[in-house]
Amino acid sequence: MKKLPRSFYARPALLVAKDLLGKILVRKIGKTILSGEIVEVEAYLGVKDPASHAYRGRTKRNEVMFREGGCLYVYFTYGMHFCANIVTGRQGTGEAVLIRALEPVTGIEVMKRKRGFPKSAGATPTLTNGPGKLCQALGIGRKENGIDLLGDEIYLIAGEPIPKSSIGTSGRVGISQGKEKKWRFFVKGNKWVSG
DNA sequence: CGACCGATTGACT
DNA sequence: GTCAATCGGTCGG
Repeated sequence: MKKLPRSFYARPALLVAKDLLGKILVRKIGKTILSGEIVEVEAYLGVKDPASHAYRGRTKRNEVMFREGGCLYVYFTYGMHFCANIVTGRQGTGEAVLIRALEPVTGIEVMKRKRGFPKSAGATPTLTNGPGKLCQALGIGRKENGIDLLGDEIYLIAGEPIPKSSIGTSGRVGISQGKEKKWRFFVKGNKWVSG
């Protein structure tokens, strides 16, 4: 399977967000390959969006968001969780798409171990149905901030296309400003989507 | 420098 | 349903 090209990411965040549904996120750790289908995302429109980390301009923390589309922005929040974003658009726009949920495809046993689940546990949605959970399951943390998605550590490949009629829309989760914007997108009926 | 709070989660009433 | 955990960024003094 071929990696998605730079041109896929170098578009407005709202377009990229919808197109990310159904794509496969691949995470390589040595010889171990973990992967999952993206089933839920949220768009953050950079300096124009009060809910975005980029709203107050470029800082040391959000520097990655202002790069060219196609890299990974990982941030630490609530003193214990990481969240992974895919940077989109052209350099300097500060746009990104938050990955909120994955349906595991390969490496489920390793994901369970990283999440601290017993080996006997089934493939329960709580494994990856939230932005902090999927980062823990895929071993994404500070070191992964700024990784280029055209490299070999973390990248995306095409999956089953999601028909437009199966894409649901809603307000974004967990924010206080910009609630009214319907910039969360998810695969309707998929059990791995967060509650 | 100190207070406040967050793109969350999991444990508990 | 409620709430604590836990820490770095941001803002006011």
